[in-house]
Amino acid sequence: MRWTQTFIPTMKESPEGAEIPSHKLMIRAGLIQQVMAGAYTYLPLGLRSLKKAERIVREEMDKAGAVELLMPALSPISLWEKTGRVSAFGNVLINFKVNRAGKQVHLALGPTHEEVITDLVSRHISSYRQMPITLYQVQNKFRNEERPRFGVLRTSEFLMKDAYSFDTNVESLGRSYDAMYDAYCKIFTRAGLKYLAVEAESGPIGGDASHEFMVVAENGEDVVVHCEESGYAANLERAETGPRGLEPFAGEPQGVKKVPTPEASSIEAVSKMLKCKPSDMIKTLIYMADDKPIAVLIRGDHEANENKVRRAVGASAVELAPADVINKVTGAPVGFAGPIGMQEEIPIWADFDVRAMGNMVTGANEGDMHYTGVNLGRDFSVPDDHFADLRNVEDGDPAPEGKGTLSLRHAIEVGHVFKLGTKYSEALGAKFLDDQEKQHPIIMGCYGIGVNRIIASLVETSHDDFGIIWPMSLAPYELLITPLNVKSEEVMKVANGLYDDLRAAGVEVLMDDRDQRPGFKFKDADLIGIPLRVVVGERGLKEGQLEIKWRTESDANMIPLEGAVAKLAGMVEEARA
RNA sequence: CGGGGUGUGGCGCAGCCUGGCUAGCGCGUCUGGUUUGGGACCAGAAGGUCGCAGGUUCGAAUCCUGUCACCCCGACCA
Repeated sequence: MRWTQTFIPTMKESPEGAEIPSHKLMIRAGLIQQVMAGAYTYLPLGLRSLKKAERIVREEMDKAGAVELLMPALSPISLWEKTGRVSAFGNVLINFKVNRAGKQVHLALGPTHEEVITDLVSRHISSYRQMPITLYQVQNKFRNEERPRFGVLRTSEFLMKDAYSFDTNVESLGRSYDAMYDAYCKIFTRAGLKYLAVEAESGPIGGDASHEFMVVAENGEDVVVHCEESGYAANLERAETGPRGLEPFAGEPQGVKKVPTPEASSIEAVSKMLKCKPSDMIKTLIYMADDKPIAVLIRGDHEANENKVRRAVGASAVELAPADVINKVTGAPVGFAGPIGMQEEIPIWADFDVRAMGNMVTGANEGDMHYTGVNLGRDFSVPDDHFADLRNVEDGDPAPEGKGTLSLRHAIEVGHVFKLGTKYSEALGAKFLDDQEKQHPIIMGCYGIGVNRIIASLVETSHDDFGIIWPMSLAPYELLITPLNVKSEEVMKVANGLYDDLRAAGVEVLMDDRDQRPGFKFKDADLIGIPLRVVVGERGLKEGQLEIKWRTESDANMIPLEGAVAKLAGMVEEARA
């Protein structure tokens, strides 16, 4: 493609709204243009990269045995009512009514496609002989995000590859899942992304049933927990700590004192008022565990993890208790709960760290009052088997498997694989007969990749002060020819020849044939980040030479014009990997 | 949904507090010329309902009210 014949609106400055590198660079390099919050046009250059990401995804899905189809974005709201996801999605589900032949039809724009595909499968698959099968599509999804942000990283319309597996038993699901997991690893590797496959919350199937594929990036919205030494990686919801090696409290125990703390209902306010450290305080959280109240004690500077609480308690659902329940159970308004002298006897659970605390500050179960000098065992007790890992991992915690320490990092979620089980097949009647003529719900898995995020996270993690640094696999063009002086007949003769011959050799070539000064073109070349740059200049031509430079390197090299096409095509070929 | 911020030619901004000449600057665009190895220079030109609506005033980009949009932090996120 010749630059003058396509549409690459590069910019020297980034627009006011853009803050993070990927957003700024994608706009400046002329990849995208915002239409509204959370909706972007892909300009020719951006579209080429997006298509390349799509192609990698398709190739690996096909290799893994998945079969492509295409479902519509539109679907009847009734399908979403059957699975209860109208309310589960709430405001996120974009839905509306249209008039058809005098009747109102209620439609939804698909935020994902479990309903539509399960409905499809329920109509055509009824025998164990038809499985396993994995179906996938690459299609636009719609989610009314409460707050779209970070350019193309979080949008209300986005391109997703979603795959769904259908199996007759859990072992077979495991194989389908592993095939997708492996395909994902290949996809992200080919895309040049440095990713982590992290354990995620597993849901109904339990066990090792969900992984998120995360690209570590400062501006990522998610937090992953990673241990370099052991390779352990999990998301914050899921991550566990190893044995914490806590020493029991060795200080001199003080007496319990009740002190007034007017209006101070937060850890921060109380610690300021009483001049104590948050790590000497106890957070007493009242949860509803399957509708029964329990108290959970967490060190003041830590954060409770509801999933861990749920697992420790053995409940199927856990949520923070509403204010009226807290009043009733503790006898105090929210913010003054403590383990000593609650109104009602309820089970008390505590995080491991509480064991090592002494002379603690806790709520006094009375408005505007706290206790100081509280000690475990003497003033309140927690049964041994009620101590557990109940909090979020903190940076520097010991890793599980007894080796190394955990660090927290921000990351961008680019993919998710998940063992669904029978939730949708049961709700939508997708059943099959086994070889014993017994009917069962089909066992499903779902596998998503945010295609736009492949591009955005690549740019986010692969750039320098001058612009984007594309890997060959995602670059909008593989090679850029920069004729320095388009008015020179000799230069253009060579440049045009190279252009034609390289294209004939199967290289994706962009030629900057604009009548601009060299410096101007070099800046744009760095900005759009084409991997290999070939400069055709009068100076080099005098020696029969061309200048070539990789975007990743700072120095250029001269190669003879003679045989340059074969050499360049070979270099590109090799870098495609 | 809570908190904060911003809307002024295509892009980046100044002017607003303290109302008053023809709304200004840089980049970009167009014309002519000189240039040509890291975002050139000179001369000239085009391009604006100052987000929108209402109000105050002799007079509003500027003050007031409402509204819309966008951005950031937080909450939410199958």
